[in-house]
Amino acid sequence: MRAASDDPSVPRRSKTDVVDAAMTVLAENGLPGLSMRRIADVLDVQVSALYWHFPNKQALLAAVSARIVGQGSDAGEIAEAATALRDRLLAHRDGAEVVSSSLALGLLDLPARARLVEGALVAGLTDAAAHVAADTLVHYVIGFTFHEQQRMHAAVVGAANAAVDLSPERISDPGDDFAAGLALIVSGIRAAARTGS
Amino acid sequence: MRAASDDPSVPRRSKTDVVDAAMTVLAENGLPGLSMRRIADVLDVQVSALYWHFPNKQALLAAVSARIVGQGSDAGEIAEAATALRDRLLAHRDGAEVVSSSLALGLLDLPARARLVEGALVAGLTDAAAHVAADTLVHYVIGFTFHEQQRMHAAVVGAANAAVDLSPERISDPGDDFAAGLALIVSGIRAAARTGS
DNA sequence: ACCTGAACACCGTTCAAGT
DNA sequence: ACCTGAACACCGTTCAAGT
Repeated sequence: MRAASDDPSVPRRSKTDVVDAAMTVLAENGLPGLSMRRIADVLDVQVSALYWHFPNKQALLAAVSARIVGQGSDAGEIAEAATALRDRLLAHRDGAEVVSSSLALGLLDLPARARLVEGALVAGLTDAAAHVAADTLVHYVIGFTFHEQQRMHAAVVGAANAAVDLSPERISDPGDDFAAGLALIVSGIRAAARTGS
Repeated sequence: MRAASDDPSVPRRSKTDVVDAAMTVLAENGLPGLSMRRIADVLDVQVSALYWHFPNKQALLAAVSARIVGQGSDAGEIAEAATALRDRLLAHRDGAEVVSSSLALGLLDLPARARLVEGALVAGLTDAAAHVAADTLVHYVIGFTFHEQQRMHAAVVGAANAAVDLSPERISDPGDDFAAGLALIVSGIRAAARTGS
């Protein structure tokens, strides 16, 4: 008679468990601290064990990225979809940077992109133009949020300089700035729809 | 009587020399291969010598980034300034990624940004809107080019998969796609100018 | 002023071997 | 199927010491 934890026929750790552990390490240490060894430590396992579940770190990061961006929700307006993506990135430490690299390496499917394409089509763009519009929005959302999250971290580390940077005259809500840039692109999309290209 | 190279009163290596060496390593090995040790090797120097010239790697990367983006050239149209920035990033291996991180860390002044703000003001935007427009364009240019450069590298490594990805029906010139996205944002800026906000 | 030499505390990845 | 233990070839950074 042996406990389930001793039974060799039962899986010990799944891919999901590994990603769970990675999310924990990411939340606590950020992307620079997200090492294979730290993930292994959380799982109480040797580093090499991780390589049974994932071929390399990039593949694991792609799974983490997929967790961050979630599944696609229902269709909606363009601005809504872009804002929803931004919120998911903001919800995880260094979320934008993690997603950015997985996306650039072609290792991540971004559900939000499909929603953006759909929204652009509804707005009246051609197929080709809708894809261009979606990519433009994706680059903007990720670029803006990446920049914002890096500055948040820098503000924590260099708290001394923060007082200088945050001179009251220059203060501006990043959320407002994000919305303003987004509005700029959306109005460009509407203009393109009118032109009929 | 001793040679100049033996004279301790003459500087041996300057910050410029270190950045030169870093540019060489970047060109040959890309950002992942841009290590302090490799830079030191090019200079025929110990790694620790680099820390007399720069306090850390990030500061060195900021100097490399400044070299990549160059000094600001004369004013011009918005689309020209954005395209000029993109060309500078494309001219160096992993240029967009290097610049992106320096910029996010607040370690780099982007001369192109001033030109973009100027162009937006000329187009008729308010001061605040011009800054938003410039940042939106910067995020787009860097995001697009980063994505493009990563895929170029991936295409070299995974040359086998490249044949699959490049199915003739889906082929599209990245330069054309860049211009199309840029036009979208520029037309959004023109629309904002008309609205008078 | 500019650099050496050595060390410290890490990395990602591989691989034979165990159960 | 899932993991251990040990090794390999690297990292960035620090610091006393040299010239």
